[in-house]
Amino acid sequence: MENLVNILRADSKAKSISLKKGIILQRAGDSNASTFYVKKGLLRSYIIDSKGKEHIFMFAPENWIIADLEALEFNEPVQLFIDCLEDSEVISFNKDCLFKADSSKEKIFENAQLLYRRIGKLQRRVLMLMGSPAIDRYTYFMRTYPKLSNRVPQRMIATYLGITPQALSTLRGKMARSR
Amino acid sequence: MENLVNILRADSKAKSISLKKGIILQRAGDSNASTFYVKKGLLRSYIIDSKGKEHIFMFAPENWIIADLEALEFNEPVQLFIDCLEDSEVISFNKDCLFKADSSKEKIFENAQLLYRRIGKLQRRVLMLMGSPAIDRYTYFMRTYPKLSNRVPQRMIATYLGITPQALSTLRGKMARSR
DNA sequence: ATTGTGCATTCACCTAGATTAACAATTGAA
DNA sequence: TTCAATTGTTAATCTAGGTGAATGCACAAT
Repeated sequence: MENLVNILRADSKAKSISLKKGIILQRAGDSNASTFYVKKGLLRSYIIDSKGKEHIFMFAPENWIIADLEALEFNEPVQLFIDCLEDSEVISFNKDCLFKADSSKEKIFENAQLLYRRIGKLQRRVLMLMGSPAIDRYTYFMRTYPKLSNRVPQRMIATYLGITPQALSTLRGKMARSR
Repeated sequence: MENLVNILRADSKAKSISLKKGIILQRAGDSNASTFYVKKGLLRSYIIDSKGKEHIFMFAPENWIIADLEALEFNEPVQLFIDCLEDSEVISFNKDCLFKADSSKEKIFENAQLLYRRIGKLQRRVLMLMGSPAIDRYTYFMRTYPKLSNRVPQRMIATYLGITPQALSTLRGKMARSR
């Protein structure tokens, strides 16, 4: 992953920024969708649906890339909000810099690997949302992202899982009682 | 997309196969996960959950690539079934051939583009599953894949959307009546 | 200390969609 | 042509999770 940082540093268009917790980097409807690489801290992306409810699409801790890929790729209006859950340091850059003409083949391959991994994770996400009850999604999340669960309030874990904070609370209650 | 076909043809490991409707190319639990490029016909990938219910992850008509990316990428056991919904002609290949050392930069970039697009589509899928009621997911599906809806039985559209065939049927009934 | 604000928990409802089952309509193989 | 199997429809329940509201807690700001 180090080499990605180097790529980003070498990119003249990439600029590092320090951000306070709570700062909103991108709002639904913005015309200029950006991509962010998180050096330190924690970002998240989310939508607000037609009923005003928040749904977290992903968390981005250190070394993750976060963006509204759909908006970038299909030139659609931005629909994802992106904000800071902790004081963070991020690099804002153009998505194409992962595959710059002057980067070596090895680096390109490594970056392609990153895309594959993300697709793999998204695949799992879709399958979980379709096929598993809330409790399974929760235990999977806790197993897969144990560090995240300490840094993120429960209500956000809930909206990441696709349920309400109340539902997660009662779920946790049941789990605790039955053990 | 033509160039992808050429890449596949040039790859010595890639082999073209003709398949009858109903053939199952890959089952959950198989050790050797493959990637398939669809030249003609229609494939799908799906899971069978703990209660024996089918959930379709994606359809792959002409020119699409279909695979259990999670299994390939993280060396996990295959969890996706892949089968033929129509008589098909497919090329089975190794995923790495999208980024072969001897392919030109332009081709690599184009292939990277394919990955971005897929991530964009998956993003939308997740957001729909989390944030939209079944009826919105259905109308979005019909708008986005109008040709597919003629080639695929309704019960499969339902399990792609994450609802039961009955639910989709009543949904369609309501929509027809209210118009 | 005191007020406020955000977070988690609990409870009493309500609703979208699942489940089960019965019944066409369509397809397809013998 | 006929019989069986696969699809789609409708309707009667059931349930996981949503909604809304009340309570208690932690902590930050004054």
